Amino acid sequence: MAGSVNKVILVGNVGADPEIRRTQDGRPIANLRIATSETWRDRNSGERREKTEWHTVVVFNEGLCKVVEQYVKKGAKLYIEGQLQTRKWQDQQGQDRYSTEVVLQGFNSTLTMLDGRGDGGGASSGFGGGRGSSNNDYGDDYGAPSPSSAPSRGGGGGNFSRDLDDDIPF
Amino acid sequence: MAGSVNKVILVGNVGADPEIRRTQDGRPIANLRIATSETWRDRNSGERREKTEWHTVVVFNEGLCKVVEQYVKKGAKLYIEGQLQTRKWQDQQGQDRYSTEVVLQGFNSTLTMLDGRGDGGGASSGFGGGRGSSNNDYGDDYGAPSPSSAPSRGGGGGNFSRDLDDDIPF
Amino acid sequence: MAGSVNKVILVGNVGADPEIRRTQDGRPIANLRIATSETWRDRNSGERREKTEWHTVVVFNEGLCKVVEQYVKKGAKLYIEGQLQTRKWQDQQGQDRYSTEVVLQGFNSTLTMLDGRGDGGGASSGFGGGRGSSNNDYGDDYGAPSPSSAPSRGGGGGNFSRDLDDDIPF
Amino acid sequence: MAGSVNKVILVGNVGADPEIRRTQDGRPIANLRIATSETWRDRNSGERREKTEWHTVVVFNEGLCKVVEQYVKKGAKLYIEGQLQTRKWQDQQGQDRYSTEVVLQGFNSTLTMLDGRGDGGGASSGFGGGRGSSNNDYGDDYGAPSPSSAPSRGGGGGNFSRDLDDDIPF
DNA sequence: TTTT
DNA sequence: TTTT
Repeated sequence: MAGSVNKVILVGNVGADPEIRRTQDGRPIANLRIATSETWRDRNSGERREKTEWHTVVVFNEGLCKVVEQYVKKGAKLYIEGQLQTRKWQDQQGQDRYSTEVVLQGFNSTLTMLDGRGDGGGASSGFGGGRGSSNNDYGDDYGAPSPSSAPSRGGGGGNFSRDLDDDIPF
Repeated sequence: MAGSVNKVILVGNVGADPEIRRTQDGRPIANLRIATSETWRDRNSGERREKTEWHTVVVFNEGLCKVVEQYVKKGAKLYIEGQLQTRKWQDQQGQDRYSTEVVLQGFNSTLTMLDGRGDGGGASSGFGGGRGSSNNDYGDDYGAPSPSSAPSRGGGGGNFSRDLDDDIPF
Repeated sequence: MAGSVNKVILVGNVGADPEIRRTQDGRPIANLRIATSETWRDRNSGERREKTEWHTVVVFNEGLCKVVEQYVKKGAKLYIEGQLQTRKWQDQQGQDRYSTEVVLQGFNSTLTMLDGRGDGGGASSGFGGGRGSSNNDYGDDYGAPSPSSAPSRGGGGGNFSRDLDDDIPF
Repeated sequence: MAGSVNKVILVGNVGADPEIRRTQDGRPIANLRIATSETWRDRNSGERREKTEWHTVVVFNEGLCKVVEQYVKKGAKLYIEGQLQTRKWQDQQGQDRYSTEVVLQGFNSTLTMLDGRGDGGGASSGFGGGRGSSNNDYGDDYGAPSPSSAPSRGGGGGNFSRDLDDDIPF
């Protein structure tokens, strides 16, 4: 379809240490549960109320998986940018079931750590100090950034020397 | 939880004419199915491939429901901004099931028509010509902000008393 | 124009304590400077580089101004959702100048504190514990949230009992 | 800075045919002017008002530049995702001036055509028929990911060949 | 079930 | 002028 957009932005806290699985061919897949919540004041009772929403986040992007593996722990606050994806599966009775997940895969996904937690052990040094990560963090160049008055910010994402495998699963 | 964000942005096409239900107390709820898709070229075969994702969108916002009711038809292209929400329900076997929907409710939701289609009957004239709608557009009047239980949300842009010259700057 | 969207999303740190001004008719306007930055590794030298971008944020939304006034301090990390706006003005030579700002005004703006800082003095207790604020945080009701299978999610925007004054001053 | 986000999302119409320049080393840079507008009803007079905002968009991303060059014409409706960037320059009097632009550069930028306009001449056939473009669409081949300085970024959606079972029934 |  |  021409011109469509499918984007999810979450800022929330990770409910448990992430699970990292691997595909047969060795690529990592990270699973996260992220909570967002809203609070409001009940008009009648005047009391404060809160509603928490849990999101399943699946990270196929290999670079972001590494970040998750190394830095993301239970309780970490994350900024996530991904896509909605509904997956069909069969339960034990053979009935069709559907699960909707926030998928981080490909160029337009981001995962950024918003607090210091989960960075324990100085591990984050690999990412330049405290920074959990961001998609734009794995390897670029800016050999000769725009020489003009134009903002260089460079190749933005530039030249990935690794193999991109941010492919869609099922 | 402090500081969370739950946001979904979709640009896609409506798969069928929307359904409008009403709660016991008369508030409308609109249901939409929206398709987004991605295309890419297969690395091996070189052939073009496409994957379509279907999203269930539920509109609780009363103003946006009116817009949906009047202007949104099968095939319309929409910009949607809402929140992810997973709802639990029981199937006929009494088993727990979950459905994840994009919910438009409250101040931070938007629905904007991106094409002229679905505006049949000149209905859109009520929206200032060609414009299907926008959240900040159904707002009727801010002299007497909603005293009822209905989300006023209004405000949107409010009442500009100053002089504006929005000419093309530099 | 039919169907347009103008949205800015920032997560960054406040560079200095906010300034709060007031219009003649007493409405508050808050000014913030927010820094975002990107880091990358230079392809040639292999060294880490960083680029910081400074954003001027102007808060017209009265509720959000209160939040800024009470909780936002230099160094605070914020999530901001607003709109781009370019303002024309004359310098001392009478020449036209333009300034582009991120404006928080009206229903579709958000400001959320992402860290505990700036919440000093237990001030944040008014916001339900640790939470700096969010737009959806000032007072709604949902007396009898949707009784059906439909997600109530309530809160969202609901019924503002206060007077909305999210208008554009300057 | 750890964990920052700088994102602009625009849906609007192109005010004039884009200008394409080239850097000394031959890389293209496209400049676009995009209009967004809001309409509202004046609280006092009850009359409809409209405010148009003009945005300067600079496309450094090479793939997106090609799309702009080939498909984007005056009047086209676009979805744009980029970053805010303020550039300093000197006017003829040697005074510092600043211009804020929406920059499309790097992995997290997107440009999608939302209408058929600008696709004249069947040019769009190269993009799979009618589709103006999308960031994840100009990338053609991922068997031989870009060896050059050009952002491969590609990947986006990439090549689905593997079998995955990501069953996360939650 | 949309759209191209 | 922030932050890491």
